[in-house]
Amino acid sequence: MAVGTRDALIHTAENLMRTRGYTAFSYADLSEAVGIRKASIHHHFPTKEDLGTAIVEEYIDRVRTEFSRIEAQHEHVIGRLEAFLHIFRSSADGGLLPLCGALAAEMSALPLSLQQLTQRFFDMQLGWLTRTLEHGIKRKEIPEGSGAKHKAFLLLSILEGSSFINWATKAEDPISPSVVRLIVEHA
Amino acid sequence: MAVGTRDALIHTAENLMRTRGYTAFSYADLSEAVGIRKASIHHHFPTKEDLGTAIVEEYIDRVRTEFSRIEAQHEHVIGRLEAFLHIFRSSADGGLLPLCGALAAEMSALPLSLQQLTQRFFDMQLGWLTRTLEHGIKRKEIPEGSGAKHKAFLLLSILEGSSFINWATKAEDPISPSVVRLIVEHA
DNA sequence: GACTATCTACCATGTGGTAGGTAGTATTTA
DNA sequence: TAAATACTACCTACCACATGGTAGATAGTC
Repeated sequence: MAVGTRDALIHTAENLMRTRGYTAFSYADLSEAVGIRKASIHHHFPTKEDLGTAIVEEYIDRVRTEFSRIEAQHEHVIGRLEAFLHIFRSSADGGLLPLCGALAAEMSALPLSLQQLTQRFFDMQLGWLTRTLEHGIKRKEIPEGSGAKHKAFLLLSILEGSSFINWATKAEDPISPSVVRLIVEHA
Repeated sequence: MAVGTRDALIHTAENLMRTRGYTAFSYADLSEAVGIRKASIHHHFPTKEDLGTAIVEEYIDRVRTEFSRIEAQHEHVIGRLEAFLHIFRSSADGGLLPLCGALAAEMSALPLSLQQLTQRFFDMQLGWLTRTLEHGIKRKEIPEGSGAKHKAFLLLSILEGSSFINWATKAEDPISPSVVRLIVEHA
């Protein structure tokens, strides 16, 4: 199946990236995991960089879609942020690191295009969080406090950081909605 | 210089690990950076795993020493935690990731001994934070709130997460003491 | 004479990537 | 409609190079 193989490659490679990292997974690993020969992977993704960028681009698209969905389904800031928390958490559920976090860790060993995508990904998430918080501040749903941008930074920090700690210590200590509320209302 | 070389190797390799990751730096890179032949590195650290564990062990020692110093110099919880914040921040100042975070990212591609050290490192930091907070709760310096363990988890999450975000977005948005106080007093 | 720190010269293996072939499926053309 | 053509997805068999690691020599130091 044509499209199926490509999807399987992206999906499997994404998992590898989010457990081992970009450098530490090879076409050989991927070949074995998907059940296709190494050379056939090159047919779909001529270089590893192509594969890497495809993974991140697809992921960014997915997140963008989620953002739209959240905005459509939730009117209030807190609801939107809790929905974001939810998708962030469930994405890490299968014992996976956040994709952008995993990439960030080996940033300066990545090809330029992937470095740029990683940065773009972070900027996009921070941007959405900031805009969402600003919206809430303007509507007086939440206090301004230290500002939308700073709150966004804190929220994403907690989510990324907790993922890493849980992953490394094999704990399951998800961030709760009350933490989100603490930051949003008191930071 | 005998001891100097070993130290230079550990120091340079630590920097490489905290920018590229363990897998993505090679003995060749290290050789070039230190100005010594590849084979000579093997004289000091027979295997890469030896080098990796030496780096982490030395780092853990350093942190342990810092913890003692903090306890000696600061009587109150808030002071101790702010001192911790300070060393964490200054360690990330030169555009470096937290060592344990960088390792965590490629955890399942690491040799077992390094996986265990990484986990031990996190446990140690969480342990110290938890004990410090418990101490403060017993002395009524801070409220119990969601508990010492949970506060410790949040604090370390914020520190780790913010390091990654700053590193990836090339921003300089350090966590302020007021954030520590927010968590400690209101979480 | 043993030990330490370094070197040159290797080696086996794994890496991303290429060349070229085969079978099946569309697409064009006589 | 039938034959020729092109395209897709996969394959086997390579290649150059980088990887971590070893053998063995040399020179200086305890």
